[in-house]
Amino acid sequence: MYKNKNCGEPNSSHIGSKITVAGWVNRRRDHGNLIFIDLRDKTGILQVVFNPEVSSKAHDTASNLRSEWVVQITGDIVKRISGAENQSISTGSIELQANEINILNKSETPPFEISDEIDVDDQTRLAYRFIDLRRPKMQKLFALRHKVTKLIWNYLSDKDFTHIETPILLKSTPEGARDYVVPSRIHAGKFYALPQSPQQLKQILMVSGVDRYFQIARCFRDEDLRADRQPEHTQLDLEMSFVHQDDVMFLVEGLYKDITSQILGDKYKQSDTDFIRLSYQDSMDRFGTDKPDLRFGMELITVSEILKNTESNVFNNVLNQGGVIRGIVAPKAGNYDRKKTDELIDLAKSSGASGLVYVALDDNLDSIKNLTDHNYKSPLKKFLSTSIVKELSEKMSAKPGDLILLAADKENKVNTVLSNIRNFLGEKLNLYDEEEIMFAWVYDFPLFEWDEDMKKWEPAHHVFSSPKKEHLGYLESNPGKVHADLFDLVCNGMEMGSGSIRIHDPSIQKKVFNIIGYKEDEINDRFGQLIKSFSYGAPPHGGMGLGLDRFVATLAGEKAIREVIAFPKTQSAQDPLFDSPNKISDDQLEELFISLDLPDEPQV
RNA sequence: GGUCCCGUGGUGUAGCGGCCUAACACGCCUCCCUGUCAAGGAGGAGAUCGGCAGUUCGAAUCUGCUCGGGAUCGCCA
Repeated sequence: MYKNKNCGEPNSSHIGSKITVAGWVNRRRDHGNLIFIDLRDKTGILQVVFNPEVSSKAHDTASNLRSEWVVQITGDIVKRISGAENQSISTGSIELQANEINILNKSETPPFEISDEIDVDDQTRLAYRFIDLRRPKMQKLFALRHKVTKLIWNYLSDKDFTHIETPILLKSTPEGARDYVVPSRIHAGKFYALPQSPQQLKQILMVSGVDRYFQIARCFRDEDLRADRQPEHTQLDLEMSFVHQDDVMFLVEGLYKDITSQILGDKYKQSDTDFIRLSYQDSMDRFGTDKPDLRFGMELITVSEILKNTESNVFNNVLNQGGVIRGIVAPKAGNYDRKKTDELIDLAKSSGASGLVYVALDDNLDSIKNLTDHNYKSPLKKFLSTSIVKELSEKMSAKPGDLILLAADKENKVNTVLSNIRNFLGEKLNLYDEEEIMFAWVYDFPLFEWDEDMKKWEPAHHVFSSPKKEHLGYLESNPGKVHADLFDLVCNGMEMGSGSIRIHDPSIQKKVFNIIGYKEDEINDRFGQLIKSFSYGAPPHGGMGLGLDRFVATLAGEKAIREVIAFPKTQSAQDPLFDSPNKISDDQLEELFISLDLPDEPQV
């Protein structure tokens, strides 16, 4: 070993001992005769002093050191002179008095400082990810990620789960997302596809009698990126045999509580209570989304009844066409100026609304009961009499000084718009503690959704979820009424994972495929292997897929999962460090029987 | 595919028609300095303002296109 101690370890109990450390020069403070080096490794920072009276040779070497050089230093741990202690580092009471220094490697001046404070452009960070990852913050994030996966392994192992790896080179089973594909050399013109998730494989493993499977699995989807989406993401994939919905939920709830409390300790307030459970319908009614942020209230209220007799075309047209008017109350936002209300309206429009109506309630009012014409503002004021506003306020529990926001449109649009506004305002108005973690279950999803454009039924989640027994009768007569044993884990307004009890009866599985409109040969091509396995004794089973990147990012208080992925891609799915994707040689193409047919290069 | 924000020395920002021969902080280089820890002091190097085209007497600054980054809608079983 080049070292017998890590930089962050020595403390006053080591005073007098001789140690050897190795690491990176974080900073040099050269006083001419006395040189201080902050030596950094993943455990922390150690101050090293070079005194010419101790070793003039080491001192000479030290005077040439630069940032990020890699050095090995031997010396004595000594107590710092009084008054020179540094509380901000773990080794602040002592320092290493260097006798000997050995330069292991020099370094170019790095493109940016290795520091937690600085805010560097993402592309530069990724192009120099090896330096970016040296930052203590990044080291902590990856230590956290490791800890989470270790807790997963421990917890699930204790519950008799077996970790099984499934192939990355598989087959295209187009179910929604675009596949990443890999050409086959041995089979001309054929392609593997990278799995969007190990869904079919884990179900087949249940047929194989594995009973309880999990995998920290890479999943690939060739879709556009977001802060919380990468082309390859990691999923905690698990599946259990002979279980009902509650069994899976109970297990995952235990796991997530365990991890969250071990990571966050007392900061995790939900550890002693059950996760909130909301039916899909309830969630849509109250929050307009199937992934509500439950750290704050501000629920959606339907007010169509109150507004059905106004003279306003905005409202009447919508109501006549079967739409609804729903609203939310932004507490203490009644003083919003034009700029701020415009911002809300823009947000509503970008969410697909034709507009957003606000009613601002005056602050200088003791009670809504005494509301007069002077006490509220609204662009639709001439249609909103005092009595209507009073009634609205009462129905919506709005108080003086609040801002009522109303959206009128088809129900699903109203829900989308208001839930986006709700999330926006929740953050803007500081309605919750940003560090809080609030898990919830949303369950009882419909199995199918009607796709208006394609005029056909689509699987609301995925095609393998089991219809509820009591709804089996609707399967052919009224697919929209069929609910499934399907459940999502949500946290702070994000979907953390999705699970279901699966269909294990090949005949029901085929019915479901038929409703979605898959043809027989298509079914055989995509799902033949699964259906075949089902005909050899499939146990009832169910499981979940849970986004690991999102979970770790949430625990760390990060919004972008790039922060918890060692080598992520940019929004255009490129890696600036490796410069991938990239061309391959003509020889490689030839071997794969591939000839390119590229769009014309734009004329320069 | 759409919308929005951003692109100025190595890094982060300022400048937003002529005061710009581009400013500031950090970093970098040289020298001085025995207790600093965002060390200090003195001096110095380094960007033609993402690219292209246009408007203008004059463009970092205005316009268009384009490239790149980010956010988001679509998309993501």
